[in-house]
Amino acid sequence: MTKLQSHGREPFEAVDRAPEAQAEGFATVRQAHESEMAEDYVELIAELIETRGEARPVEIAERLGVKPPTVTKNISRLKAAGLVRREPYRAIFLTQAGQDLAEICRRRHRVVVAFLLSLGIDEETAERDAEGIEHHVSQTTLEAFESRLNQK
Amino acid sequence: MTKLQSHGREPFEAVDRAPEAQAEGFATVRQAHESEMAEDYVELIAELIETRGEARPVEIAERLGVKPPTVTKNISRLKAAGLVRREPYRAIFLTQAGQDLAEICRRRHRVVVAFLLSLGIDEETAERDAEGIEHHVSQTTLEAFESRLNQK
DNA sequence: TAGATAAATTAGCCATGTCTAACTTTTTAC
DNA sequence: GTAAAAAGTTAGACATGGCTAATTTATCTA
Repeated sequence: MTKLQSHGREPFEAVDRAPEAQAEGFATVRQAHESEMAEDYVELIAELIETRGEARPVEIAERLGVKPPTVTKNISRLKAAGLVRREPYRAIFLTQAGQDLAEICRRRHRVVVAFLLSLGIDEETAERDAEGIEHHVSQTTLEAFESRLNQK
Repeated sequence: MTKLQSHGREPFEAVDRAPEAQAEGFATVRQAHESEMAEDYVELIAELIETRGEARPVEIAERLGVKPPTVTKNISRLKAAGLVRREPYRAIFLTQAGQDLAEICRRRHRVVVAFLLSLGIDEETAERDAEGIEHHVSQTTLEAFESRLNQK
């Protein structure tokens, strides 16, 4: 395994932060979690519209690995949030706000994946990790990823 | 495959994956979310024991940016999960399992922070982003981070 | 076009993790 | 040693995002 194990000395220093700064960090993570659902959905909806011509709940459910009723419920949340437009039993469309959000998410996703690939990580792992990581990457970090990619 | 932005060209390719692989990725993210609470708590408890001699709910609440009742509830969940040992109104201790988990999490956290710092990201951002990212970094990716750090 | 199949929705359940308000226990300070 | 303050808990509410079972709507096909 790695030298991250329990023997040996610590390779990296622990940073100690002010309690408020730490609390703010955790708050940021909690906020990120709240937007994850929306981001994953609009990203996927945009992808489906592009590759399939339309986005249907059954397909969304399959891609996200959830059951159709979960999709129905979440889509109505997205509708309430003004991100999608849709009539019952019909395909799902993105509003302008939804398209804008999807755009941002897809770009961010690709940058994260490309960055991980540039570290020599295999495609499957890069995709899986990116799925989780992308929601927690600040603009600053995203730019750092990009500039490393560009300078290569 | 897809060109995404209205202006300019796309710097990175979109990877298209099998629906099942994609679903598995999202499932992995959901699972990670389920362990996040536990990881954040044991990590923080270990830190407090080390720097303060003991871990008290009031301090945990302050660091996490949540209210004391939330801590009480979550601590009893951790107790049920066998990660902490504790009597009501007393300080909190980690079981061996809790210590082991804390160890893994703290090391992972430090590697992620160090990695972000190595990209030129400022400390505050590195810490904040790491808080979210660390829970979604696979062993493979963690090793890639480390090897980049070591080769520098 | 009618019946069968597939897709979508509704209703109702559950766990997680947050909160406030009220209460209990412990600690501190006089 | 007791009263006040601080810490911790309990009770009960709420939003999120999963689920199953049952129903309704749409689509396909014979």
